[in-house]
Amino acid sequence: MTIGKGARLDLIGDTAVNLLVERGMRGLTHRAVDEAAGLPPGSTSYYARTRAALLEVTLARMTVREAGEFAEAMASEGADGNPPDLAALLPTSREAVVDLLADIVSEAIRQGRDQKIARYELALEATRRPELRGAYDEAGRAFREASVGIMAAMGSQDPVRHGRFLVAWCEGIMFDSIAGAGWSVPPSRTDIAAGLGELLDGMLRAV
Amino acid sequence: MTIGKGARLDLIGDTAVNLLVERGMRGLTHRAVDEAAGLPPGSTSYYARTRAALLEVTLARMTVREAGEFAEAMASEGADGNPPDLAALLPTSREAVVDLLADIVSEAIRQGRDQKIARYELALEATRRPELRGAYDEAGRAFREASVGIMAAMGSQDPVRHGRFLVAWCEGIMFDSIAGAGWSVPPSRTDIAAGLGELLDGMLRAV
DNA sequence: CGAGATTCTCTACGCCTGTAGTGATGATTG
DNA sequence: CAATCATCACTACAGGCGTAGAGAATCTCG
Repeated sequence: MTIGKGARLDLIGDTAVNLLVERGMRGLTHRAVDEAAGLPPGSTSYYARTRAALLEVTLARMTVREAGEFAEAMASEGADGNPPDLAALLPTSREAVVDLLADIVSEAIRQGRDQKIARYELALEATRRPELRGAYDEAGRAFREASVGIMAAMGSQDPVRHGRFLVAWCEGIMFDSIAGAGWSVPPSRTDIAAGLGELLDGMLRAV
Repeated sequence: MTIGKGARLDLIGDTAVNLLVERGMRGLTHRAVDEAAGLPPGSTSYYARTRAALLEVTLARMTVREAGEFAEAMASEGADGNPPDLAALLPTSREAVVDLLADIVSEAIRQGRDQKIARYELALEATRRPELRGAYDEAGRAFREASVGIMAAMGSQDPVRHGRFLVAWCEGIMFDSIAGAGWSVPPSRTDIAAGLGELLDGMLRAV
């Protein structure tokens, strides 16, 4: 856990994520990471002795990167580097929620494509590797909890279900746009915002 | 294209799909298919000379299987085996639509898990293999077009966008339930139906 | 400065991979 | 029945894989 070792592991993790995107699970190998990262041959094999270890390093690194981006999206300006208090930043008005989520989804489709593909690849792998499941679930928890919190703050009658479905809707748009066959052209931010508005209206209308 | 060859290819395709689910992209190899299918060693290598060919066989087989299931879900009873006329069978009332889609999604999560995992795996691969993209896109087209048709029939102001978002919502629920971290317990059919109702209400409310 | 521990590099092993060629088998046709 | 041909089974090859261990380099501290 020295600082040097951490940096090396970060480099390996970053490189592994890129390989995952460019060449898929079959292209992510110890030797390929060495080569792509410009490390001496055998390095990755040393830092991640088994394949399972390599996947854990990859997932851990991806989680760190994503957490940073998420916090960034929430607060354009944070006093210290770390998320100050996410709960306090949650939007509660319909417009603010639509705005924030439309930003996140639209950005993910356009700039965050690689990040998402790596995540899908690891999600599928976690299907078969219980040791990855925990870390994977942890990774998206903040986002899911924020979603439930938002729905509760907006007066939802069933914030847990609504929060989950809100995340699922976003996830579906992103998956279809990135890996699926839904769109020849990805949906515009305007379309996404319109869809989000409709979904929220449906969820929040009087029972 | 003799009948014998077709059967052999179908067996290879089916086995390949299973391997994709159980062991992922790294576990799908010519030799593994031979072994799992009980074919003499080298057979898969003969029917699909390259890896790209093997993936195409796999995707083609999956598409055929899915098309059968989709037609089945639409018409509990079909005169002949082939889909008689999907367009004529589209539901148009809110209740009927909610019912049909809740069935499909709930069934996919509970019984169709493997089918979906294989599909996600190939979707990701198609990200890097243009030759798979076409076949993949084709595979889900009927479903997507049906969705747009349904929204149009229900009086949507923007049936294309609404149809796509409806599919995306379903896709998101399925992905999160199967490969994602959304639920410790998958959503019940009741929850799914409730969510679908809310989504449709939001989309169809007066502008 | 020098001994000991740590960190890293390099190499070797056995196994599995995609791919292609070669010969056996069985059907088809004259 | 014999010749032709497509179909298939089998084998070979060159390269890549995960993994582990032995030694070099570097750092730590008396």
